[in-house]
Amino acid sequence: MDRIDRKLLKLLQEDASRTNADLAAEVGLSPSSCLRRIRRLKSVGVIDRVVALLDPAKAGRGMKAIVTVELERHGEQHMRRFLEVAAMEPVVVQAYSVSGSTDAVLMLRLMDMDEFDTLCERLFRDRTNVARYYTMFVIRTAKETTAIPL
Amino acid sequence: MDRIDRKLLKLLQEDASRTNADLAAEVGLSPSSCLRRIRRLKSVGVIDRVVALLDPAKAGRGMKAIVTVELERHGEQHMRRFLEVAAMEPVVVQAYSVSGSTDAVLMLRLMDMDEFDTLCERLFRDRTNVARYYTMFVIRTAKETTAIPL
DNA sequence: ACCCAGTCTGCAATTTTATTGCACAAATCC
DNA sequence: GGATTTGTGCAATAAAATTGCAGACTGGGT
Repeated sequence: MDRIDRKLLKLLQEDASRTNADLAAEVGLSPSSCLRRIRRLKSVGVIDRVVALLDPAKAGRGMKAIVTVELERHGEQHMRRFLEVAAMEPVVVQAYSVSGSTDAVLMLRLMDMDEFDTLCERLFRDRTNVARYYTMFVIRTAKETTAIPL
Repeated sequence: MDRIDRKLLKLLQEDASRTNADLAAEVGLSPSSCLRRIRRLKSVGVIDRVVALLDPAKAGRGMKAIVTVELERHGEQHMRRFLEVAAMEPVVVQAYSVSGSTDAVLMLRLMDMDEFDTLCERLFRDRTNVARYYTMFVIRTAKETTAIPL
């Protein structure tokens, strides 16, 4: 993990569609060496995978919400069960158990309020072990990156 | 935007490193047609970009935190300024202004507590217009996807 | 300082993949 | 129902990734 590896990771986190020759030139390496480094980074798992990122609005999911959840009965078992159920929902794109007074945090990618309503119905209705939940709708996205700083 | 486009988007959101011929076979199209569809999806911006996703732990950023922020003085101008400053920080990977009693939410990718401490020092110290902030450290990640449901 | 083993590098040949032109089929619009 | 637009498959071409190999670099032991 030297300077060149970090530079490659930085470049690939921004744009993984560039050609190997292109990347090689930018980091000052031959295409073959560059390729071998990238392959190594993949094989050791530093690079987990490469994916296409969609424009949420153009994909019809412009609405985003952050929901904090407080459970009725606490404990590892109950927490696990809730997160399992939440993770099943396609509109739940992130699901965490967290420290502090709230137990879990969910990130939602929604089409409209209707979708939010039906989701709440499913996840937070009676007999669902949710004591209370608090929804914050995203007004403006100032930053949203998948890149991990190196 | 028909059934095939959606299937392609779904596949590319999971793994954008597959070959075109491979994708074409899976959606039942010839490689050339498949390629043209993907190119169209990129040109209209539905596909925003393709990126490499790193393993946070292996990249040395296993710690994640969610911070809700309440500003001292509210209003568009102050909110914009705060988000601008927050977005500059590399460890801030998501920054939103939100509805509800809190004004902003930040997602942090951290190496350790020290990094958290110095960030708070910079973002939340006196004269920074932050009335109070509440930090939730992520204990367990049940789901974390970049894929937008279609 | 020297040598050795292990690792990394660049070059060039090879294989794989993406890309394009073209003729034809399907859907769409009057 | 005919014309126009849009989408499709095939085959040729261009571009890119991948591999073998010989040499350069690196670090540890003496």
